[in-house]
Amino acid sequence: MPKNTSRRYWLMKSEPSCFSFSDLRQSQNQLSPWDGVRNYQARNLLRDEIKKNDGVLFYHSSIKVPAIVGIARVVQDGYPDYTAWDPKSEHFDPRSNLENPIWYMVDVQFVADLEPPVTRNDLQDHPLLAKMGVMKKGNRLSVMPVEEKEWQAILALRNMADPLKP
DNA sequence: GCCAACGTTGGC
DNA sequence: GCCAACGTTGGC
Repeated sequence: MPKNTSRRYWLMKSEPSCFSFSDLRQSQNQLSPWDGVRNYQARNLLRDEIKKNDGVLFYHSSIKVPAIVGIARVVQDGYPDYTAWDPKSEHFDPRSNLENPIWYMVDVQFVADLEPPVTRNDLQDHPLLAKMGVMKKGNRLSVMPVEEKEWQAILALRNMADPLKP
């Protein structure tokens, strides 16, 4: 079986009170910009590294049982985060403009629920997944790379075939 | 609510 | 360019 060498995998972190995986599922076309990231390291990934068709693990943070709750797909390469230009937006940044957008975002689309969600405890109990970036203490990146073997291990935990494979 | 860890800011 | 102060994140 040919191996896909171009697709990469990411974990995106969100507080469900702000934007949840079910919000994404209920969006028009189950698709939404992933906006409001205001961290330079994450910005660099969104602008330069994260590409259409990449796989996304959607993680809920700052809740009683933090967990990876579903799979999504990147459907649009990085482009300027225009919420930075809206004075009414929570993520308004007056330094950003068309010529120098500073902040970037990608569009993501719902693919599948992880049922049940893969909790932090599940990850901690798994020899491979316990080493994921999201498990590192003090980690505060809202988007971070995921290894293909980690992606596959997550799917295997829920007996899922890779939903991004044709 | 606590607190450790981190990123950002700003004085120098 | 250093670094202390500060604000935020996020697990617990």
